[in-house]
Amino acid sequence: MKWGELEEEPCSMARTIGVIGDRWTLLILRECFLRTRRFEGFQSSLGITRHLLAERLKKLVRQGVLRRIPYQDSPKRHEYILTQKGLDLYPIMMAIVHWGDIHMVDARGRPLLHEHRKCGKDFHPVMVCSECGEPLLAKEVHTHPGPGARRNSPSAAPENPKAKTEAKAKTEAKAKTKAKTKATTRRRAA
Amino acid sequence: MKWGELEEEPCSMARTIGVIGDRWTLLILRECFLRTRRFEGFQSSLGITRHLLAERLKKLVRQGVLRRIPYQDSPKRHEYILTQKGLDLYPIMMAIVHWGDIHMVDARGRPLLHEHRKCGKDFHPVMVCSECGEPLLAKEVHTHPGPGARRNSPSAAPENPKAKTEAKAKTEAKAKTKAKTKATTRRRAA
DNA sequence: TCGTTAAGTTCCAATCTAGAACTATCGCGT
DNA sequence: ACGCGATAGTTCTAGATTGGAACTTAACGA
Repeated sequence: MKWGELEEEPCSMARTIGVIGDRWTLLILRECFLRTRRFEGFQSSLGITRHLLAERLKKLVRQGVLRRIPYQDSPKRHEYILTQKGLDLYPIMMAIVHWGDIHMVDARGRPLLHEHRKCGKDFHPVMVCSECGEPLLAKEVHTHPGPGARRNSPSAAPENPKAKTEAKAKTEAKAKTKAKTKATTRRRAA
Repeated sequence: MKWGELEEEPCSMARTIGVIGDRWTLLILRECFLRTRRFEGFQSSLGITRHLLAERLKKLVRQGVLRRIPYQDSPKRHEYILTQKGLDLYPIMMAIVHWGDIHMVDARGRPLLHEHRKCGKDFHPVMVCSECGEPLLAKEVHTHPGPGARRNSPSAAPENPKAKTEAKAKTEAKAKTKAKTKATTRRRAA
């Protein structure tokens, strides 16, 4: 699966991963939330190669997560700031930081604390249900298909995100060994 | 920065990214939360190459996110299940899915809905402050160094988990050599 | 004129990934 | 007994991605 395909998948998680699912992008976004805005700022604080940084920034701009705005004209210079779409990534960042705070700290404790301006206290993020306000537990959540779910036509299901290996079955001569009546799980959509 | 170094960083986010910060790992974890447990299950639903799948599973087991448990003895077979450490990744997964639901859906709507067993309703996850219960906004949060903040720097840079290029030292000696021939192609652009 | 800052580009070598084949074991059908 | 299929990997090669460092462009200040 290539990066491009990821965004076409009928899965919000896959699509999001297509946007932020690589280590440098995530780190760049961390810097954005720590108020870094300029190319050199990202480069020196992350130690990313200039080449990749330019690439990733371009991609984030293309995807509407960052906006590139000029801050001087003389030699055209720009800075990168989070759009609303980018700011909305905040819960993801906090969830990641929190997991690290719980499971990856050494004996000395957390590297960074977070203070909530509203209540003035150091906090940790808690994910709750929008309907009842209770903290979410994986086992208390049941998933079911929504309106955007994949409807695989009963007769024609050639482009399935799964079964990649079969789709490429054009190497007929060599693949024939396996190409027997491969009684795969052929199920029809209800 | 290599993958290994990431986990040494004095930043919970970098450390977490060292564990789950690549596209396949995230996708594998999605499958785990959707109750996939076996090698073939992951392979066929994700279309990941067997080679990478084996590698990633091994890494997740090493890091304590998954546990490898035998489910039959004849030809030794194992399945991979989430440990508590792995289950704790749930908020990250939900945050990622939610962002996708908001920003990456097509006209048909969300591919997957989530029902909270406790209250019986379809919900979306909300991240709140553990202290006051209010939803978290990026601008209402202030970060400050905690006990595990960067060790070596005596001058203790305030709020700065960065500055990791220290060893690189800007290519000091060579940086000056290049200044030689640059004035040759000098012309003004209207 | 030199040196510096800022934001990229370009180039080559080192890694990593995709895709397909191969290995190993056991249980089954004939 | 023999071959087949299912499961879980491992190996191999070619192509894609990354890392590292130099080079470019443009303007400013000493």
